[in-house]
Amino acid sequence: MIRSQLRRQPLYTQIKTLLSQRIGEGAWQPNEMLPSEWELAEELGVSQGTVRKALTEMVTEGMLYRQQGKGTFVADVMGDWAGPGMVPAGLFRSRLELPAAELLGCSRVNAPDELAEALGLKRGAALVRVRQLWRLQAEALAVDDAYLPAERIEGLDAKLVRQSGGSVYNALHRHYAVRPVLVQEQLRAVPLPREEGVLLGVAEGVPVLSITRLTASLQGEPVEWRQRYCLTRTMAYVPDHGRVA
Amino acid sequence: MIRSQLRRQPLYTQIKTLLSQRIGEGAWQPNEMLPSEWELAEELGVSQGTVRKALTEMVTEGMLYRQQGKGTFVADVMGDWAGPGMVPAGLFRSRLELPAAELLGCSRVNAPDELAEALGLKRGAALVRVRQLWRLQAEALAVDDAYLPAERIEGLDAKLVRQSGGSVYNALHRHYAVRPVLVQEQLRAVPLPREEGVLLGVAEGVPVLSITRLTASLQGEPVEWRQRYCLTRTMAYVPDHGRVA
DNA sequence: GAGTGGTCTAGACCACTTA
DNA sequence: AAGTGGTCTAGACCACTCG
Repeated sequence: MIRSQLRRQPLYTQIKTLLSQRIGEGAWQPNEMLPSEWELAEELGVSQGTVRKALTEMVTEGMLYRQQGKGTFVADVMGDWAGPGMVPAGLFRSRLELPAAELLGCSRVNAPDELAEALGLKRGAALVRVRQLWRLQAEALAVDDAYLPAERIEGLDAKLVRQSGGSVYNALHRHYAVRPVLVQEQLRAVPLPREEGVLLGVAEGVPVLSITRLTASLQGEPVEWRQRYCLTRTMAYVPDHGRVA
Repeated sequence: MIRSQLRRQPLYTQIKTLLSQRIGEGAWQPNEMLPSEWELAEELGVSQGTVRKALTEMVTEGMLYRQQGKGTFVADVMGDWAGPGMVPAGLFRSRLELPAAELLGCSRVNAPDELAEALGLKRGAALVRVRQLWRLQAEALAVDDAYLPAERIEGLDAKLVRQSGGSVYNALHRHYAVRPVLVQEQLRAVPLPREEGVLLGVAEGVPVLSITRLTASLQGEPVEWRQRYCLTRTMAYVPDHGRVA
């Protein structure tokens, strides 16, 4: 398959695609070691340098990681928080902290128009809603609502998410062979809605960070729309700015 | 200089450092073409492949850009907006829009403690404050206050910023040989302060996105602390999430 | 056609990990 | 010592741009 006569794509791109597919199919689990660069080169009939270029790009994309002297490994699925984390407001050189998730529950809802549109579904399609509460050192920090097309993830419920360590993305990977990738995140400042105020133990209407996220499969098919309300009274959200010093 | 006997750094890393320095010194202006990979290889006494690896990394870091068949060029200095842009709230596949800056004025202030700390200055050090208003299709969207150490940028004033197209970063580059790089951006949701409310023509207290940014020189020396208040009633802020689909 | 970046190969040697 | 990733070289050929 590699080495097609009329190749439009460079070899290393084809290799990336092939390996991504295999990983998506579960050929190697997260943190499992890939064959060595030389083995892959031989199997695919290309030089080691070409395999290396493909792997290097997949490493920078976060799909793989390398350990010198040991091997190349499949990276963990993206965490549900999906960002680098939070930092004490105003302190630029301090350590990033990742909040911990608590599963509040799962329910079935019908897709509002805006959501159906974003997920590429029919109006009113059935969705599963997963609600999570995020805490930073016991203090409530944020609430998430993740919406997933029910058709695509038949059987996803609270029990299944709990089995996956409370992570929706982990459940998607382990039970539905979907490795979610981030399509886009949108940030706004909005007044905290009543319902989320109750969950966070904070007065309705205070300014909160609204983070809306669309997630897709490796094949580009939308798999999740997520809405987060994040308190930023003492901690600030740090976006993952490509390269930072 | 390259090819030091006791080299701790790989050659391509040394080449990156060397070229960054030269660019910082203004050896090539933005959008000016570098010598070809072969010329650089000969000058530095390394192979073309090694030069290529150095250039490739500098391209992914945004310092250079390439055009096939033409050459490798120095990238423009980062724009004052510094992010990818804004997008209509809820629409994930729409075009990113960049607001335009309007210079409101320059003034001298003494550094509050928090700011002196972040910039690595003494308490109460003299700062230049540059205030900008951002518009998207004539509508006011955000206000910025950029604070720079007065000592390091003697003579920076409104006239000089205007000469640089209203861009602080452009002025830093053209008049003080500083190519600013982003250290970190912190996001919060806060009530719009009175003063900024007047500038934006919006009621005090509405939730706005607070974006605080620290910028440094290529050598890692802090050069700017910036505070932005951004309205997100209809448009959402899109962070530059490393790799996105 | 000359010059540039883009891909690919084959081979060498180094640095690190593990047994 | 064997196996892995990490660096570097020399050379080939392709794809694109421009005069």
